[in-house]
Amino acid sequence: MDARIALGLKFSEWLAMGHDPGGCPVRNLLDRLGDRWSMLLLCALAQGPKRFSVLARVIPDISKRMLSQTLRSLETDGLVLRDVQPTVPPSVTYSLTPLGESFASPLLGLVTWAEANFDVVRAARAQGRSDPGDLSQPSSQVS
Amino acid sequence: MDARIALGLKFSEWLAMGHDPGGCPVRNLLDRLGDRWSMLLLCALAQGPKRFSVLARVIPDISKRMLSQTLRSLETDGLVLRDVQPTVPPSVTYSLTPLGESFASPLLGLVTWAEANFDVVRAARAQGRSDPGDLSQPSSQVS
DNA sequence: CAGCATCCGGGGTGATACTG
DNA sequence: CAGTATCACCCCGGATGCTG
Repeated sequence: MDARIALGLKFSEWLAMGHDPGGCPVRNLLDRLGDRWSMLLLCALAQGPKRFSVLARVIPDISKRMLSQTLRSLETDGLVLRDVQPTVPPSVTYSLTPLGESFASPLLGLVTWAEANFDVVRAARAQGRSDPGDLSQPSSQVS
Repeated sequence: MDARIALGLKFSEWLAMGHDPGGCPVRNLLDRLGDRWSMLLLCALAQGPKRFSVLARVIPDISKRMLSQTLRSLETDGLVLRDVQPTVPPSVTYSLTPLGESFASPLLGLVTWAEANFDVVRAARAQGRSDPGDLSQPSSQVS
């Protein structure tokens, strides 16, 4: 598979462009989506529109603060739509924008890979490795 | 082809599995690769094996500390291979393991999306916030 | 050259309490 | 219900200096 080649080529381009951190889409993207909750939220919203409380329920270990904050970040980036119903008990529904939906594809790729190779990674992490070449590492400390 | 549906389905599965944070491949993956440098390093190594100093050069804004640390983390997870040449001036070459190469595919998808939609995101970002530091609710309706 | 140890600051993150 | 404000902690990550 020469996705590796293509990736290497892209990296070459970035270098040629002066490697501007602010201008690098990937750096920029990762700064936003690379946090602890963004992608998870995107996955949750891939199921369909959800309300704040529902999101908080399906992702138990996120605080209201981070949920709100992350959602807001996603909204700012145009990935998520925030729909406020001005009812007496406020009802806010979040959903994926077309842009957000378009992100589902690469995200699915990432998720699929993660699931498929989780065991391998865990094995490598636990001890040495499973399939790579040779690993003559001393004691690896995992923070 | 609807990646959104597939993604939503996967999320459903996680929920059914009790949503174990430690057992969730994606959570786990992101904890590792979602940091500031991992994916960038993987991109750089996609070009081919590289030495420590070369990596430090192509990614100017990474400190030796983080470079070493991130590389080690990647190595621990079995994505990167560390090859030490016991020469007098130590020469250490890093390369992608088969596992690491297999990750190039989803990563390429991510990168491609980032490049393709960077402008859109930037536009949304620019329009979203009228003024910096606004703490009040935008109370935005459908634009 | 490669990489570790240490110090140190900033920010991401959680917990709690409050608002509308 | 759907947030926001505040406090405080922890850890990421940079800078520097030392080792082999």
